[in-house]
Amino acid sequence: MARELLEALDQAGVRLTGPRRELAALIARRTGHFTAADLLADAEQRSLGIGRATVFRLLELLADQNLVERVDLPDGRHAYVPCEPSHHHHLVCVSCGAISEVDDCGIDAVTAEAARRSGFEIQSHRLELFGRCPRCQNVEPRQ
Amino acid sequence: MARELLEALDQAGVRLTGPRRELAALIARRTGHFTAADLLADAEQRSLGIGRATVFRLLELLADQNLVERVDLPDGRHAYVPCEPSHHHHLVCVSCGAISEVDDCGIDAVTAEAARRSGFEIQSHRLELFGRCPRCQNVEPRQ
DNA sequence: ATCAGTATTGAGACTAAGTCTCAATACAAG
DNA sequence: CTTGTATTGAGACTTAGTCTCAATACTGAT
Ligand SMILES: [Zn+2]
Ligand SMILES: [Zn+2]
Ligand SMILES: [Zn+2]
Ligand SMILES: [Zn+2]
Repeated sequence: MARELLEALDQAGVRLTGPRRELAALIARRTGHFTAADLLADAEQRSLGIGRATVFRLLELLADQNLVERVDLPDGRHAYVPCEPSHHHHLVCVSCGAISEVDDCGIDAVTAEAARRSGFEIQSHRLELFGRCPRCQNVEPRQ
Repeated sequence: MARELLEALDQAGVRLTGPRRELAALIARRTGHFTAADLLADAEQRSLGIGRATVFRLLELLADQNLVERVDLPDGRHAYVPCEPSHHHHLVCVSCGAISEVDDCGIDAVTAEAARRSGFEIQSHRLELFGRCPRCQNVEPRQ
């Protein structure tokens, strides 16, 4: 999966540098969502000597490329999720952070209807669903 | 509108203090979304002597009461929107910040379907639509 | 109106998040 | 290899947001 990130970056015409390869590997071995601070901590724990700015810069690059998506957690934190470029919605487990992609089933109709009623010209939207994944439901059923 | 905020706070059993009345009035005269920093700037501009912590504390109170809703802007900033307690989705104009409420037309069906397919137990969701309001479209048609 | 008890307040220290600058480095193409 | 340029890390800096605590101001009871 790190491979895919790097290939996509290559396509985009950016240099495949050491820090970028290392960060791509760290992202690949993450499960679920992660924050910039998480990634930075990963890098520091391995003494990779990667600067804070580099982490933020790479995340911005990946987000521009739709290789990760920004997710705003219910508590207000900014997180990232590795993402198929064609999908834009996620189900986020609030217990373990697991992610499930959501198909566009019906969303576009909703936005179109909202545009019609309001007169707005809709440029983008953000849909995030929060809950508990099947595994976490089993661990602690009900609440 | 400030009146409504204060009444609702009263109902919730919190004290109706001077700073809270003043902030409610400032919120009432805002149009569209605003950030904590915006509100703080309003207060400072009028030399009300209201501390930063008080602003954040009131916004948290209002959000708990569903009197304002947190909105995460596309650029990552956290903003607030005065809000009918029963509605949870907003159309946000990226030019002027104007807000339009979105009915639940079809959203609930989408989330139910996503829950069924994924096995997640959905607790909450967040839908934000971004675009340009009719007025801003007229000012600068096309982009 | 007064009072007492407690929620709330502002100041300011503090932490975390994110940006910016700049000289040094490392990539990639020739 | 060499060369030109994108990228880098350090660290200063800016916001955003939280926390503590002594002082203050509500509120409900008297
Ligand atoms: Zn989408
Ligand atoms: Zn889970
Ligand atoms: Zn809703
Ligand atoms: Zn507008």
